[in-house]
Amino acid sequence: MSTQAAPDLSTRERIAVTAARLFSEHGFAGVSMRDIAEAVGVKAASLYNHFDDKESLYFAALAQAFDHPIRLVDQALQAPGTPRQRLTGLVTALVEAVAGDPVSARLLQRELVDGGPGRMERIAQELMRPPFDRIKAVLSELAPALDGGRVAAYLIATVHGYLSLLPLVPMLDSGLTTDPGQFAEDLSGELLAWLAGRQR
Amino acid sequence: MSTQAAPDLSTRERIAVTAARLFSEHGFAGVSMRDIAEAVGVKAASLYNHFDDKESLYFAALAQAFDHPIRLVDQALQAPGTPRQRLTGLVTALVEAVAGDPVSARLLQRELVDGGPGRMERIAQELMRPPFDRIKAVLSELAPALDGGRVAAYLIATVHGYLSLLPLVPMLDSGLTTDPGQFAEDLSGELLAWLAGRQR
DNA sequence: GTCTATAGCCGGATAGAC
DNA sequence: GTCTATCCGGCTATAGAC
Repeated sequence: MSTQAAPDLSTRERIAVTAARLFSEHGFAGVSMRDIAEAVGVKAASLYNHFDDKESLYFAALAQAFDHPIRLVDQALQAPGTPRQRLTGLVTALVEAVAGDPVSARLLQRELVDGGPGRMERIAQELMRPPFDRIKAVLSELAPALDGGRVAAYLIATVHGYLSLLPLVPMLDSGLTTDPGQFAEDLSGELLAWLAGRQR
Repeated sequence: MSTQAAPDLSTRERIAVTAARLFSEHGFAGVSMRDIAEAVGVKAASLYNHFDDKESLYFAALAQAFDHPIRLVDQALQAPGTPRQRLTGLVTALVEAVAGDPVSARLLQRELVDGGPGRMERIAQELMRPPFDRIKAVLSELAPALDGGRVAAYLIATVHGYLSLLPLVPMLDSGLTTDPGQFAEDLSGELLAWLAGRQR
């Protein structure tokens, strides 16, 4: 509970990073200002010198947490290669961005289920839309016969759904891998089969 | 907040139904015993005559909520028709079971993100596994060339992912429908394209 | 099996010294 | 900008009358 994310951050940043982790683990209602303060190593009252209230702190934590996975996907989108390589690279990056960053993944899961329309709108416009549009553009290029937005939506839905359901997978004898890297490979193959089936 | 689920249920059942709705809306930590009691129309202390503690009540609410969608899917699995019709019927039933029953859908979403391994195991074995195995069996029959478990897992992941992400869909210009019925049709078509791509 | 009353604890937020 | 001290309300759960 006392993991220092990095020693050279401002107190405000340390609070946001720590809060993101705690909120991802226990949800908004499950984390108290006292919990956050203790994990950061300050007193609860000091948090109010950096954030107006618990909700402001929560937003800052969200924005902080989503920054890294978005960068990861953007890098994959800019990588060169054959269309097949670029598609596989994108799928792999998406899977890794989610599977490799449980903090942001769980925050998104939680936000999807209990964020009000206002919070959802802000997250969509400020955080999700730019990377989504870039994914869309690249998929339109890689599969010109189909609608890039729909392909992107199916891809993201499948990745998100699989990783959300991951705790259930080993308990249900589905024959599906629990290894994200292997899943990325697997899904890339199925995606190509789908696109092939659509174009014949 | 005072919706009576049905007038002819035992007090215990009325508590479970009401609690399921509240937990689905606000999460375990976001619902107090007082909230549940008020919505049911009794005093908080009376809840303890029916359930040992808050967690026992929560489990009962889960089991109650999952009962209906599971029946719905089972009905679709038993329906006759051509393989294509049966596949479309299964996809439609799955989508409807989730989209048409927000209470159980949201409870599952919440449980996937903050249920510990113990709770997850119990849900998997007692509630999810029987219907999953039946879906698996039917898909093995409908697409004999592929592994039924894997097809089932991809199907469920996509349905679950799409419906989880539904709040984001209209905000992201994805070209994907927000109507669950149309999505079921759409997904059935894509599923057939996928299977076609895999078998050629 | 329901109620009133309450114990005992924890929640967010603030005041004011330093 | 951090601290100590505190307000005040909500939380789970129990005791005991009816």
